[in-house]
Amino acid sequence: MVNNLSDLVNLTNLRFKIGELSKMAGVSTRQLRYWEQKKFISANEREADQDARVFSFRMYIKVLLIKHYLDEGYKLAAANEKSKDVIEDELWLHRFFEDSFKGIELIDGKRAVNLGFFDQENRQTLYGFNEGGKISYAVKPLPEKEEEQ
DNA sequence: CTTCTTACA
DNA sequence: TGTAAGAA
Repeated sequence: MVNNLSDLVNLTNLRFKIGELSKMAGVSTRQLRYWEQKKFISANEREADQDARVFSFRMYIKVLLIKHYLDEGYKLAAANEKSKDVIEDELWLHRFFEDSFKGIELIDGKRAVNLGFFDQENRQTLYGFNEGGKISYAVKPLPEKEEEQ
């Protein structure tokens, strides 16, 4: 259970050895090694001990995706391409939100989500806020900069 | 017990 | 891909 930020941070740093990953994803260790050989997945590092492969959480996701498409009937190579498409799209979505979300501000005592510039020309910013359970939008001019020019 | 590589079915 | 073998 994730209760605080440090837990979330640790989540992103989770590392799995091949046996764990195999059980988690329902894929044989033989498959994982083969997929790695095919460059479909990659061990992020090798544990000093027995030169054991160490996989990241991202790789776990990748394996799940390939497994998913494999179960759907795709051949391994095709399943890999499919998973790449999904990840690519997911990255785009992530970048989109990261670029769009400018934080939350308090406006007139209400929390407003800063959605970035609405009108670059007139220096207006778009906000989204709660209006009786519905999403309402409003624009607000950017504060004048005193030192400008 | 786990992982690794190599080799064979 | 599964499984076996020998090593670490």
